[in-house]
Amino acid sequence: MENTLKIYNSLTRDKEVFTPLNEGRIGMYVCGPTVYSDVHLGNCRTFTSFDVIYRYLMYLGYKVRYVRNITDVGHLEGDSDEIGTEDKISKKARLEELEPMEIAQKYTNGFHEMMRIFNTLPPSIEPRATGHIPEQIKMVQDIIDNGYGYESNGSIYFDTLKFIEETKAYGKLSGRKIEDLMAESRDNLKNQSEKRHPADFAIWMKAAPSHLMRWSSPWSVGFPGWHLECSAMSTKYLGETFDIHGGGNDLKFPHHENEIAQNMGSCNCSGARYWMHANMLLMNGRKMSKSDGNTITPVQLFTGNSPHISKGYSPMVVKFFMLQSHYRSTLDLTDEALQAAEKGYKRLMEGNKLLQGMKHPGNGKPGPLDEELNKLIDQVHAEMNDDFNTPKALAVLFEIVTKVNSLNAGHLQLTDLTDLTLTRLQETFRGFVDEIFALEDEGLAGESNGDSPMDGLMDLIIDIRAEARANKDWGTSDKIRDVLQEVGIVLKDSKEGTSWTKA
RNA sequence: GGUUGGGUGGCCGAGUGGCUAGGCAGAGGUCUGCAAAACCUCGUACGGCGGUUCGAAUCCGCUCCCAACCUCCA
Repeated sequence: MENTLKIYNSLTRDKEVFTPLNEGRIGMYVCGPTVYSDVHLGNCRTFTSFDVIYRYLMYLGYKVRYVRNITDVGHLEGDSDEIGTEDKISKKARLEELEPMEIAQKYTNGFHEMMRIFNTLPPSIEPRATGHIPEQIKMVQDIIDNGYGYESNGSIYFDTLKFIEETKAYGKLSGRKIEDLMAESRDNLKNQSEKRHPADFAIWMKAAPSHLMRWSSPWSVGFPGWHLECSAMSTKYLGETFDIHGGGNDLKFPHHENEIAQNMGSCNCSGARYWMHANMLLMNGRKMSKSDGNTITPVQLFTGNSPHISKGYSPMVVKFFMLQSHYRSTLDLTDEALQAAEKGYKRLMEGNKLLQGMKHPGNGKPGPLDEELNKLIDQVHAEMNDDFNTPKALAVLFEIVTKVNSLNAGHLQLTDLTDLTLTRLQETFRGFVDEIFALEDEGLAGESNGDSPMDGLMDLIIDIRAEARANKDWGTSDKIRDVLQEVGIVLKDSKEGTSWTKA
C-alpha cells in the first residue's frame, strides 16, 4: 500500500503523486455557490466532498488555505452574453422585491446554515465577487493588454479564437477539440451578437438601463462576466499558480476552461496545478432537476416530506450515505439506499463508541490479531491517500468494527493485542470519524460520563428491569423494554449488562 | 451530432490482469427467559459478442444501453 498522497488530476486524466508548490502548505480553491436560491442538495455533496478533502489534508499535517467563493453577480439566466439578459441575483431581487444584496445575503446565510448542519468547516477565506470588482477590472485590462480581449459596444469579450490560435491551450481540461471549436461557424451568431465567435465569452458586460447591479469601469457602467471572479479571486488569495482547484463536474466546461483561459490570458500563468471535480448527485438515475420535479431539498430529506422517500433521514445519515461513494462517481439517491446508510451509520458510530470505551487490561502480546489490526490501521490511511477513497476507507473501518464487536462480546481477547495497538486503533478511528469524516454522533446514547439527568434516569430504569429479570418477572421486564421502544429508546442486553441508544 | 464518464450479485457501492471490498436486505447457526444487538457461515455478480493471455469484471475491438456537459446549474 502506498503512503504518499495521490490525486486524480482532471487536467491530465491521471492519478498523480501530490506535491505542493510550497512544502507543507497547500492552496486550494473551490468554486462556491451562486447565491440566488436555496442550497441544492447537489451542492451539499460537492462541498461535503471538498470538506473531507480539506480536513484530510490538514490531518496529514499540511497548512491549508482553503478559498471558496460566493458568486453574487455576473451569473446570467439562460443563453448568456446578450445585453438585456438578466443576472440571476438581479432577477430574484426583482421577483422578491428586495435589494440584490439582500438576496445574496439571504441565500448566503442559508448556505452557511446548511454547511453547518452537515458539519463542514468554513473555508479560510470566502470572498464575494461583488467585493472584488477592482481586481476583476484589473484582470480584464490585463487580458485586453495581452491582446486577448476586445470591446464591443461597451462590453469586453475574451477572444477565444485568437487565444486558441496563439496558445493551443484551450479545451485541454474538458477534452473539447480545438478544431471543433474553431470550426463553429460564425453564421451561428446571426446578427444580434456582439461576439466575434461563438466560443468567445463576456468578461465585462455593459449593463442594460434596468440592470440593478452596476459598477463603473473604463469601458462602461456594467458588471463582470461570470467566469472572471474565480480567476481574479484565486489569483488574489492563492497566487498566480496554486495547488488545487475544485468544483462540480458540471463546471468543467465552460466555467473552468474559461478560468484557465483568463489566467493564461492575463498573466500567462497556469493557475491551478491539480484540478479536482466532484461528480453529480443523481436521483432515480438522473440528475436532480427542479424543472422536471426530479429533486429533493435538504430540508425535505431531513423531514421526510417528499414523495421520493418513505421517511426522514438525519443530516449525518445523508453525509454518511455520500461518503460511501467516491467523490468522482455519480451517486444515485434512493430511499432504499438511504435506509441502508442509516443502519450502516449507526453500526459505525456504535463501533466507535465501544472502541473508545475500551481499556487495555495489560499484558497484551503481539500475535496474529495484533498484526491484523495494525494492517487495517495502515490500510485505512492508504485508502484515503489513494485519491481520497472514502468508500474503501469506510470498508476498512467496518472491518475494524467487526473486530471491536468481537472483542466486546468476548469472542476475541484484548490480551491478544498490545496496549499500543489499542491506542493506535482508538486514535485512528476517532481521527477518521471526528476529524476527517466529521460524523457527529446523533444517537445521544447512554454515555460513560453519565452526568445528565437522562443518564441517571436510564440507569434507574435499567436497574429496575435488571431486578425484575433476576426475579424472572418477564412481564415487568418486557413492558419496560417495549414501552421504551415506543418512545424511541432501544435497550441492548449483553453479558456486561444493559446499554441503551436512541432508535 | 461532439465531449467526458459509466453499465458489478435483491438495493447502494468499491475494485482495474490471478488473491474477501464494504454497507443494507435475505438464509442458516451461536448467544438470550424471549427478543433486539452482537458474533460465525452462506450467494460465487461483473451489459452483449469477439480477441489478447497460462489466466480478464479488470487489457483490445465491435456492439447495445445510460448519464452528465456542449445553454444557467455543485
